[in-house]
Amino acid sequence: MKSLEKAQPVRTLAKAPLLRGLSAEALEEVAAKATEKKVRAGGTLFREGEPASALYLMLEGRVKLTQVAADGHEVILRFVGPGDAVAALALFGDAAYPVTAGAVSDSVLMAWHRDVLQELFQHHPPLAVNAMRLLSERLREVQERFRELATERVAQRIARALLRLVRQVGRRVEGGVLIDLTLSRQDLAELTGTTLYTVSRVLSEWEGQGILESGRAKVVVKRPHALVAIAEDLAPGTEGRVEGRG
Amino acid sequence: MKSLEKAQPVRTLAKAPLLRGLSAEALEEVAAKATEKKVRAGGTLFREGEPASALYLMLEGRVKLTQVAADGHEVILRFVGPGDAVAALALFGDAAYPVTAGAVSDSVLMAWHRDVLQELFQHHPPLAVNAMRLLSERLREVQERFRELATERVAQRIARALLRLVRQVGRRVEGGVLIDLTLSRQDLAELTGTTLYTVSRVLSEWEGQGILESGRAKVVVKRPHALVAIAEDLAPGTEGRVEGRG
DNA sequence: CGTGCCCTTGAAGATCTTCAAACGCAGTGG
DNA sequence: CCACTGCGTTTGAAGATCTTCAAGGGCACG
Repeated sequence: MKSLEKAQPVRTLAKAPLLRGLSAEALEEVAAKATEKKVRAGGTLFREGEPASALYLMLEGRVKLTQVAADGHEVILRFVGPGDAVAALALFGDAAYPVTAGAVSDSVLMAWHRDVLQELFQHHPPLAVNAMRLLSERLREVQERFRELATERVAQRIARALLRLVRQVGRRVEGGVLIDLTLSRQDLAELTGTTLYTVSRVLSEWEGQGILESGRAKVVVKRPHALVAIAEDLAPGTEGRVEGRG
Repeated sequence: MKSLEKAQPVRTLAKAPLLRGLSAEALEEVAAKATEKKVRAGGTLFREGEPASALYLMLEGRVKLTQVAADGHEVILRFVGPGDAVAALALFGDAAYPVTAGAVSDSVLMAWHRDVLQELFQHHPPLAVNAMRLLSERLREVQERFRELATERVAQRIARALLRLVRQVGRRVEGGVLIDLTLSRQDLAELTGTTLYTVSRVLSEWEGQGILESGRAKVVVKRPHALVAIAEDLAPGTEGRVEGRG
């Protein structure tokens, strides 16, 4: 059924950013020390606040990293797919997971427990460097989104979120690029810090302008360039917006 | 004059989180390979977009990390003080600084250039672990603030920002805790994703309620507990707010 | 004593949320 | 085969929240 969810598995471990640059033997050792973990769609890998016991590397499927506010409001920090690492902070004994990781589709992951992990990091310095690079990339991305949330309005943020998803999980289909995961209005709202109602209105308008097509938890971007224009707050190609900010 | 700006210098390098756990000799080697850098208040350490050439460790002073949006809107990501490291991503050749680092007060820093840095990381594994821990702490904090920005309203966010600053640079004074840096309404607005006008109104109200005292670029928190109540969206101690959200 | 910077406050209005109601497709069961 | 039901979506209307603009006040420093 849900062919949307079929993300390509990682064929060669060596391609995962976390493991890049490791020698063949090192790769083998690292792989040997991992355990495999499977999570069904809807299941949870770990929850915010739990002690961080393992680092994961995704092989198949899709996982969503979220935080929940005291009042129940949920925020999506990131989607993670094959090749991506999750929970780099598992290295540090005292830490708790800062997010909840829930499987959006049936997922398969490699897992390294903390003790194993520390040993591996000792023996394979490139691993540490890779992990640091991943961490700093994440940091950069979150900082960027923080700035966006602080300075931009909803339509811009939604445009940016869609563009990111296109880059991350876009799949060419006739007439545009399909965002290749189940993505409800609510999901988009939680990605951009708004409500599902506002997302719905904005998408409706864009659909009217021929920028995209959207259905039940599905989005196909037909004119990415138009989204870029909106994200960058340029004069829109068609017309659409009323006026700049005074 | 500006006694506000006098943050205590780091006496012992070993206390800096970045260098913790290094042996005495290692410390000495690491210190020997650093160069000293001074920046006057108002000066710039590095700018967003420049190639990241060095990692810094602050000894004295205070530095502000900011991002600027295309339309000129500025966002403050973090204040950095003695003992804190800046620009951990300098390790990676290709990277550009994701933020601008401006000195808020006269500052003194140790600097390690990229090549030296990579060598040091090779020879002193604890350094890499420390750096990773720092990165993951930053990540956690930014994610937290992201969630706040996405789910909370302005007053809550300002309360949280003040509480963080109290923890970070609070100094007991008679009648409360002084936030020990030059902090204008504009600064607070850039920390919380709002405008200086809104900050002014909120602070005025809190001042009226006896929660804090504020003057020209200065804030003294008199009743931190009240701020906590506001940050957590509890019923305020005095009265103040109209009603919860729907 | 002036000048600059920061702060305050009012008023108007834009933007976004909230609530309510209804639509429509997908999968289910009769 | 059709109706039913659930869930995601749409849309209107009302209103809260926050921004924007404008004007003025006041403290610090030269």
